[in-house]
Amino acid sequence: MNLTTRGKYAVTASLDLAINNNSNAYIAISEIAERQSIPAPYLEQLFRYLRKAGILTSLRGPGGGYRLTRPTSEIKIGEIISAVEKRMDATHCGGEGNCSAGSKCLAHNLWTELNNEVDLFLMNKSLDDVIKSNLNEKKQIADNLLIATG
Amino acid sequence: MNLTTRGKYAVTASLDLAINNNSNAYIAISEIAERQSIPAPYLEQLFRYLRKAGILTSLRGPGGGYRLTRPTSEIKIGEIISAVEKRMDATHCGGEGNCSAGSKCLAHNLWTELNNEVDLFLMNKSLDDVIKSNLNEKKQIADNLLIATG
DNA sequence: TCTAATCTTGACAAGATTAGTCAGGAATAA
DNA sequence: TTATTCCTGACTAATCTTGTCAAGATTAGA
Repeated sequence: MNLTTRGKYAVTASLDLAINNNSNAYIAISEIAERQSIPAPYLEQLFRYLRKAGILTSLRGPGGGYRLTRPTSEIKIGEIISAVEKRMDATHCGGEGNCSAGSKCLAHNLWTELNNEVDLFLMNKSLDDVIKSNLNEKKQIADNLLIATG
Repeated sequence: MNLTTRGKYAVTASLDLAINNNSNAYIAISEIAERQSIPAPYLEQLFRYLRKAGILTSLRGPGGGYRLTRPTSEIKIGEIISAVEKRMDATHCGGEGNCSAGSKCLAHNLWTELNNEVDLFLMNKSLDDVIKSNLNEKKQIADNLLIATG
């Protein structure tokens, strides 16, 4: 199983795109990179994969940049991660069950279960879900401040 | 987040110990290594950590080897993994929330949630659970064969 | 048409991590 | 006393991750 900066940067950048997507405008990589403290050339590399995966679409030239292809509620975190991350697989064998001398290792089913658990979580979570849950958190903090200050 | 061969070998070897633990005897590393196709000197290295974590106990000399310190139902998979794996943490900041220019990155809460999900799964799963679920699977396959052959 | 802005692509490099090896030492059962 | 087994630290090779870089293609706008 693997979740590296690749996946993390990709998700963060997608969230940035989702939040700053006013009137469907294109947003330049440099802008996102600066806002999210991600090395721009690295992010460029990652966006290739997101484009190939049909998550982003791009426009070159002045005023160009990137844009999400679908509504934020239809783009799942799991999609984004698997677009940039080699494999998000806890088994050693890619699920083939040949992990120990040609047959299943003792822990094979365990890793498969774990895979399912993680997949389910990431595939049921959309960009929109994450944004809304962040907003809710902020709102609660604000509410608490109001209560505290009377 | 990280789950490498270290964690996988450690869990597999622990399962091997659990299964082949007849009358509380000590089992030699070489035996486990061969049975589970794990390089013996590598497994030796991993067993150091499991011993330090209080999961295994050892005896040197002829007839020596390793043994689990507790009943298999009391040893959790999560324990084993965190004993040998650096960190099983999806956030970039060790949970401190300073992942983007000193404050929480847009995805921080998401990774924290994912962490909790995985922890819950691994900490609620004992060696015994895994063994029983493997046995159940075998039993079902056998049953199906019986039905198929009449 | 020209220019500047932006994506596009492929290749490369440094660093970190993982996986695995090795040699020598210490303890213990027989 | 000896063979067996754990114990420890150091080392190496391979792989992966994290970037960097340069040159090119496309496009909006002057």
